[in-house]
Amino acid sequence: MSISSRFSVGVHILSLLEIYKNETKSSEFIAGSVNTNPAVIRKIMGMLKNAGLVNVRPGVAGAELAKNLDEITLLDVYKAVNVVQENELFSVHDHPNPECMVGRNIQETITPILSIAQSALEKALGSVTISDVVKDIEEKEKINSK
Amino acid sequence: MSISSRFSVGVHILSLLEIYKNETKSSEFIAGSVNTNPAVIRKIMGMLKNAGLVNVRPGVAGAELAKNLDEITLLDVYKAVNVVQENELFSVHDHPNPECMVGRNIQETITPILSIAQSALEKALGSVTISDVVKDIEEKEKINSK
DNA sequence: TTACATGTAATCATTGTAATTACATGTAAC
DNA sequence: GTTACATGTAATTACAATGATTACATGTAA
Repeated sequence: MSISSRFSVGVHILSLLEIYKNETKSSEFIAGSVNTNPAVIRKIMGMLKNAGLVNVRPGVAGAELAKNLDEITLLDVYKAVNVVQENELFSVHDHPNPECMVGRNIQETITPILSIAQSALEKALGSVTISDVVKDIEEKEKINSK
Repeated sequence: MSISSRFSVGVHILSLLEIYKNETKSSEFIAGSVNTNPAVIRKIMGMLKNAGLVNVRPGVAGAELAKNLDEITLLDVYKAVNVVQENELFSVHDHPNPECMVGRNIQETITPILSIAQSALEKALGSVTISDVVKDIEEKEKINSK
């Protein structure tokens, strides 16, 4: 199992909107960079739009960030593209046997523990912004072009 | 997407081995508590055995914990049942366009960030032991039986 | 009205999960 | 050694999510 690449694609898109901010960025252009189908990009862009992270208009080529770079965290993207539901990163077996001491208590015991672990993950994502990502891309670009 | 319930089932099994330590615990008995098929239990038990967490013998009903309760963390179980591969909780789109500045740097930029997030999750799991889980089950049992 | 963009639904191949069945193998008691 | 019963494990199935693709309705500006 693995968290959908919609998330990493979402981060890619937002970074690209910033780095190519002076150019027209159609879904086809973005798809070329991500290396996927334009319809996939449009679907993800729709999610980012619903979350208030980007501005796109039907019929008009081009998209822009709807917020400042440093006001968008990876957690915002993660939530926007809907890769993991609230408190459902871990699936717990349902209908354990209520006639067994373990069966009738395991869910109630384990759920808060898993929830804490999921929060730790999300907190880590919340501490990184698209601004950080863009800066890192620019640094790597410098280093690699030498 | 969701992390396989093999993990929560694994925790269930280990807790059950402790709580019913004085009784014979066949895969069928355990399956009755978890509410699944005995073959599923045997498969997961095999993984727990490979990880050195339980002792089981072919042909002999019954299984036991192979370590002390407080020496088994949920992270051990999580790794044992193989629900998430090393550094692969997040999937990253592959083959982004190397002719694009974002495309040629995004993977190298994003991978360590995702790795840190995954580590935060795993660290949280590493701080809880089966002993903690068993104690919590016993407490909940007391409260609910009043 | 034309050219071209986004929005979105439907389809498809692929993959992972969990349940189930079946059977080979192992063990202990008799 | 044979019987009874357990674990080990492979094969099959139904189901759900992903990502790619196609198709087309809708929106916009020249």
